[in-house]
Amino acid sequence: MARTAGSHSDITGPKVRDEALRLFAKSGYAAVSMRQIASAVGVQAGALYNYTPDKQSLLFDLMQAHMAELLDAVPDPTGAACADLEAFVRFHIAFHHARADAVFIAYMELRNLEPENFARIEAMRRAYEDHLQRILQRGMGTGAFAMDDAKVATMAVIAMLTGVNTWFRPSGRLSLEDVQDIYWSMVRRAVTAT
Amino acid sequence: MARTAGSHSDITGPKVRDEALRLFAKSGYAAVSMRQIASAVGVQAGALYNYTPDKQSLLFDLMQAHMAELLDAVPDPTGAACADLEAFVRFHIAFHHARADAVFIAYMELRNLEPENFARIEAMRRAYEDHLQRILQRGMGTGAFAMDDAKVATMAVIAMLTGVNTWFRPSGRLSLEDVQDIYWSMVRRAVTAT
DNA sequence: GGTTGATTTGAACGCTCGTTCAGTTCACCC
DNA sequence: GGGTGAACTGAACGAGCGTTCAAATCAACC
Repeated sequence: MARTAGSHSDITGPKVRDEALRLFAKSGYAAVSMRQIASAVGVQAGALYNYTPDKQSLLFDLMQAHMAELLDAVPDPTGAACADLEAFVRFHIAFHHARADAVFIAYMELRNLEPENFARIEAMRRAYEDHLQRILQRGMGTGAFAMDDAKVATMAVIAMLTGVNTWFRPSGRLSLEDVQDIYWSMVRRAVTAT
Repeated sequence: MARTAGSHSDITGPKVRDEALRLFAKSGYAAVSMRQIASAVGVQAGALYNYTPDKQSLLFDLMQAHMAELLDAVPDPTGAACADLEAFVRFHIAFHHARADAVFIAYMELRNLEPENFARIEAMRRAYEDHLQRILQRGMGTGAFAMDDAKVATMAVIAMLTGVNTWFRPSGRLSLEDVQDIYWSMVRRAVTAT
């Protein structure tokens, strides 16, 4: 029988994923026990197995959901390379800040995935990188951008933008919008013909 | 009595650290057991405790040694901001490539350190960041560089450069020197007045 | 309010963990 | 070649691990 409105799992299911995400991000997948997750949710460890077949699937589901949301949310290119790049930079910073825990997990716990799960997540990451790479290549075609190597520039820009998560805190000196402005300024100069 | 030339530990001591570094980088600190390390070294687990008081100290010693070598190896600034920045970029890429395992551990396993050990490693990382920040600030003073924010630019450049480790393989299309050239070109444009 | 089926408990399974230590082995010195 | 102390083994400790499952509990329906 399908779940009934008002049944336990309507609340417990998402809570399991939320608490697992939080704990995995804080302490690492290998260091978090099913009993810890259960305790955070407010159930016994056995109850978790109504929501995931095992611990590994719980990790993979979190990573896959995150990557799917990322690919879904990235703005579609308009064709104007410079505007598209700016939109990408601002989107990447904002999205990754809003999902800091999931971002952290999605490239910190890759090595804890079984090979086929690893390959699935890596393919999604590559799809995201390709998105930026196409923007850069289009800009090179029109002369708006000038780079030695579009693929390297793609990796450089993504690493630079993702790095914001390691230091930025909304309570600090700069707002998220300040940070978006500053990074866009640097990215623009790094890829623009001089 | 001090160690005698030719005694067991002359070879086993470094081997413990080497294998621990390799295994921690591959699978993560929490996922590697003392028995796995011992097996890689070729001894029983109990023998490891001749070389480290416990597993946590083994991790901390590896991280601290890496950070100390990094701070020791970073080139001294000459005062010419642009040349100093280029030297820093090339050094960072080469050093981090040569010690990929240690680099990976030193900022992936921070959360597995006890608070006071964490603070010691963080302080060393901050000292390294300050090194770059001083170069950028000096360049801003002379007008060689133009940035919105020297601290943000510092974090952006370091993240961008460290990201090389996630994709670069010497067997690939580009040599390490190619990569140094490309990244220096992007960094220079990102921080230079237009 | 009794039935039904989803949900959860609580105990248990076999296993591995970090660490300890008495006893053994080893390389060296006199 | 016997003595010495460092190095190592092998077994053991208590604890916690992921996972399972019969029994208990719960919410919804007739």
